[in-house]
Amino acid sequence: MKDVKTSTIEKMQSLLETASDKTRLKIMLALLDDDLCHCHACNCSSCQELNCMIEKCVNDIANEIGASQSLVSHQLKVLKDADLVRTRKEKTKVYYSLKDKHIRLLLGVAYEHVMEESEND
Amino acid sequence: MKDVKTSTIEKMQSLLETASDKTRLKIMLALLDDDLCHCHACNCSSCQELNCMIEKCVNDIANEIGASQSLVSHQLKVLKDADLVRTRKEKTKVYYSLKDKHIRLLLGVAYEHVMEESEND
DNA sequence: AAACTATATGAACAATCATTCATTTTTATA
DNA sequence: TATAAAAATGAATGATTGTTCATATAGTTT
Repeated sequence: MKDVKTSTIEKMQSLLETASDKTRLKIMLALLDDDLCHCHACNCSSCQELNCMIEKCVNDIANEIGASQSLVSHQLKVLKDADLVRTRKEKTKVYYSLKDKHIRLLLGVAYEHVMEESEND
Repeated sequence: MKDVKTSTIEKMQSLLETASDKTRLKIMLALLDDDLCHCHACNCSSCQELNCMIEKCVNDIANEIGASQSLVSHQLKVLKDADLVRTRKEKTKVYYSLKDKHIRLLLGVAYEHVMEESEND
């Protein structure tokens, strides 16, 4: 722990906290929208490039995860403020996508942990 | 999202939520206690084996992160219930360590994201 | 301009949860 | 058995936050 600055811990906490909400997690999974197994902790180039650039607008996300437009918009703002997603405007719609590979990796690692929960290390 | 079961999402959420608390994050970093850069998302065997089995008792963790014994004990229980740490009893002391490689990877990915926050994907 | 679509925002409420303080349990030792 | 050390527990509280409802803003089309 000695080499990790306080500000770094706070940023790590912010990242994990932002990712840990049920609605926000569903939103991010909707923006991944591919086999999560391809998002595991692997450095090979094909894995790095997979599932990268899927983007969806607010209403589509809301419909897909079965949540209200207001709730999704609120939580997308939280995700945006915490830098987990990026946006692209086109006419009246705003398209959201995951920010970068670390976010995909985070989801992939969490997914793998859950999937292999029964076995030990 | 279509292939991810509800129960899986709930478990992923539980994992992330448990990891996202400030005190619990400090505890886990204290149980990692090595260069976090070695914990990144790499599958090579040396990385897999690094930083694995450090264990510390409750009081030592409390002193290291500057928190009360009661608080650390409470939060260790949360970590234990969520299966993020394991325990080993020896005399009057209880030694805690991180559960498995996924937990280390999770911390590593979060750390890398924070470190490379300024650059884009 | 008016009507419509998509998104964002603000207030309010309910519920959750991290922390503290005091106490208890368990194990070891004098 | 009494004392000390280490960890766990329970109650209480203060603060945070996810969600809903209603409304506002911005851009588009007729």
